Amino acid sequence: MTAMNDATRAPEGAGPRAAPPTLTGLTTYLLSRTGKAARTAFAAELAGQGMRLWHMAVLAALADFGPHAQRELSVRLAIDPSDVVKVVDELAAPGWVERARDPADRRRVVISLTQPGRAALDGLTVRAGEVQDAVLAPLDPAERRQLHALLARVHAGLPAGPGAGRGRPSPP
Amino acid sequence: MTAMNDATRAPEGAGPRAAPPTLTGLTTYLLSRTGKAARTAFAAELAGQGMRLWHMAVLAALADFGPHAQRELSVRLAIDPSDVVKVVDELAAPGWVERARDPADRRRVVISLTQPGRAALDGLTVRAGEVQDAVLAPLDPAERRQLHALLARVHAGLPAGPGAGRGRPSPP
DNA sequence: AAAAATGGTGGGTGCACACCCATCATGGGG
DNA sequence: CCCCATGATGGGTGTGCACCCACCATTTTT
Repeated sequence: MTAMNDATRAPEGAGPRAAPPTLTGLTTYLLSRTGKAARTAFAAELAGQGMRLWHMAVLAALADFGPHAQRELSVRLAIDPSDVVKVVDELAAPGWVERARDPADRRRVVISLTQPGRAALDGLTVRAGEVQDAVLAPLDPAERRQLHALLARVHAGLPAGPGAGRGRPSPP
Repeated sequence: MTAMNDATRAPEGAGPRAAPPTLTGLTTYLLSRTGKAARTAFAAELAGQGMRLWHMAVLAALADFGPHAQRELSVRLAIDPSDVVKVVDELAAPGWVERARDPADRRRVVISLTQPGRAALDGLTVRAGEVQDAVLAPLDPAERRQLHALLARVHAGLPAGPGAGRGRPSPP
């Protein structure tokens, strides 16, 4: 990887727009780039409706698994409990989810999806499909399925949610 | 996608840790998640050495295509010119790149990779490989090649670099 | 020679994300 | 009945990223 520069050098007056092979040779780089593109494109879609990615995640969790206490949402989505509150706040404002104190344990607040919320989620899913179509444009349906299957395996192998993430640079 | 919740509902007392199928059914979601995982894992690696992702990108561009004027780096990597300055600043500090005014056009500052810089890049590439191994652990070599090929096609089809990204809400 | 264009630099902004802590209500055990 | 654990909430913090603008040096154009 250290001996390709002299030959590969681009004509300097032209349009040097290609990404460095050292990077594009890394699957993680491609993953990161395409992932970011997908994420960003869809986030823009959501932003048009005043939402962010977590909003859809919460709606999806409620739709797929039924009502959750906020704590459960926090665990399932690997999101900070305190952030769940804010997201739920914003979902409750347009009436997409409902808060109800659990009568059995009045500390718990059970969140459930409303009809409008389900409709909103369906709309978002459609939008997501459109974005996906745009991103995966170079692939035919079979290849898309293949990609999906591979990614699903990789995704299943990931340690924790996003929590495993941030750099925590200096552990003194 | 609206009729799977009643049956799929998880036992509420158990450990509700699975991600919502509505999300995992979206390739873009998997892409975003796995991409973020890869990105984050590697960023943590880099952070351990006081670097961020752009630093490696610049090193890679220099290694693959030879010296660049900062403007050229900016175009190639689709990064803001003003940010190139800062990244190059930080790469020049440890002596990994060198600034030299172009004698033909004394406005231009030509950045070139030094020997230590190349060594540093090689080290980073190894680290990246390790991270990649961890992320792609569930896949065998053939599958990894397949994934790489698919992602390369998707990546090639992306509009611009990261610039196409952020919410640019109002383009008046 | 003055004016416009180009390249580089520094400073500062806004946003999304992840994270942490103090506070309050409730539930349950000593 | 008091104390502690749990759940929810609000407020605030730090970081990385992308972006923008104002300024200076130099080149190119007029």
